[in-house]
Amino acid sequence: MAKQLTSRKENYSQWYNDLVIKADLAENSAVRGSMVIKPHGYAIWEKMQSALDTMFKETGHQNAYFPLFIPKSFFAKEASHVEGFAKECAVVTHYRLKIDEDGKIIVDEDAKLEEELIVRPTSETIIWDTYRKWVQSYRDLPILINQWANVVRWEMRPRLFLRTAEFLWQEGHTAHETKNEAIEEAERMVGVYADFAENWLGIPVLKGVKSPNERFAGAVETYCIEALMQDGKALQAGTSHFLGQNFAKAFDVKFVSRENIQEFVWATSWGVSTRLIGALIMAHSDDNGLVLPPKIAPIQVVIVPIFKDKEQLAAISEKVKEIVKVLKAKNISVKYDDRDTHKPGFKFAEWELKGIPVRLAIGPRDLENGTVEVARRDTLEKDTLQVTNIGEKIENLLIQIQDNIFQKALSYRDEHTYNVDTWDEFTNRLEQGGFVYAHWDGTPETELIIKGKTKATIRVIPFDEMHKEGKCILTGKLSKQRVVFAKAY
RNA sequence: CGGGGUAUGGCCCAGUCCGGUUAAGGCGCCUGCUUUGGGAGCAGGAGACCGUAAGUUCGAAUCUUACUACCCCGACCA
Repeated sequence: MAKQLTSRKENYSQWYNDLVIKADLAENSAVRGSMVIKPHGYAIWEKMQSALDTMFKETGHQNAYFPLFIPKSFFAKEASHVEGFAKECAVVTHYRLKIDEDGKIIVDEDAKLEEELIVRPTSETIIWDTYRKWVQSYRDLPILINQWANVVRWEMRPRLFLRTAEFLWQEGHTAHETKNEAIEEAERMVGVYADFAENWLGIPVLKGVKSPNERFAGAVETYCIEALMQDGKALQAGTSHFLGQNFAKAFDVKFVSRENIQEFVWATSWGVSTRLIGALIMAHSDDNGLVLPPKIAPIQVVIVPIFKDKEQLAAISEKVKEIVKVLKAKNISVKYDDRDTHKPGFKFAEWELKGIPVRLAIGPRDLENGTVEVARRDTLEKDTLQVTNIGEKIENLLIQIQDNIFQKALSYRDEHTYNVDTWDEFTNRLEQGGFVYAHWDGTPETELIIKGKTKATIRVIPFDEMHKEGKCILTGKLSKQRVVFAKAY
């Protein structure tokens, strides 16, 4: 029982840490805040990448790659952008080491860089410096580019996947002729994220805009998707920004319009990161380990043979071969775990911990009866099925599981979403966790006071909220609509 | 950056107060036999310059000093 997890009830964050380590998703490295993503964790990221990449291509985007290093001077060009990122930038000052008299390796002071380099915390500056050269006329627009990359933000309080010094993400950067076109793009991409979160990750999300306090450094408007975790805290799962002409002006990116007038281009940027793996874990998993939605699971079905000797294993393997063939023909990813170094019980526990959606077990009894034992990870239910039409049966089961995982998360969110109108109820609800819809007078000052008193922030000003007036929960001033408050990761 | 704590095989850790020569135990690992429908049992085995450096001492995992790394709380951040 060495691999058992801390229960969620006992200590939620310990449960999360245990799960990440024991499900073999990632581990800490020699450098604080930098993680090693292990094969099982990386395989999940690859599934995310592949689904998102397809969606980006379908919406007209192309991939490209921009450099890791950014000249320090670029950062000075957009004032609020610097301000937002300055405190978490890693800086390269030298380009060489040497061995000193004592035989120690030291930085070679003579190898100082003319201009220091910033390791990108995000790529707006280098990209806009490049776009200036690419854009002459309205005929060069729009530019619709995405890049898959790593970025570095020097975090004081790292947590595996949720907040690490270096993380993997994608960042889209687009340039447009008109303001409306750029706004449409930013809205389209937050829509893509919401679609991906709900239909692939099985995580219901609120879609909307950020309050000014929570806005991206350098953006005019930040759109986001916000998810609720099982401990009642919110997690920002993706953001899309309408950048206005801020970066175009900072980097002098102009084009000649249809009316032969020099104009600044309109911009967007949008991104999701490996943080989504953290969201996936905290949205669905249980005290037995990871629970993966079939559409994002690197392995959808694992088959465990139950045998006493080599002859039995050989007979079972024959049958399994047929089943594997049928499943693969239906594009279902299968793993046959025929290791003879571990007992079935051990394998059951291990694959549960790793979140594989469906487990098939086949033993001598099944061979005789033409059956197979089917266990589903989301409900932990077991059933014995006839092998006939196993392909269709599993295919349907995977669809059911995907749906059930989403519905479960949706019910959880609905049960932890509240409308409140009094300050007492407001603080009380926030204390217990969940999304709290309340009226807000629209000022950053009020939001900051609320944050100071409750540690909660406005997570999102939802698109689909009724624009019904009310009174601010704190100041009693006029409010145009309810906004969503929560404590957040 | 402020306060507190920890550092002993791959992992979890006992031993440190009160110094004494094979550094204990569990997990994991290796070999063999028996097992295999929910984390196997027994037997044997390998694996540690006790975070680094200096000092005290006949003798240091244990005492002293400095350094380094990591963890927790705060500040900062999303």
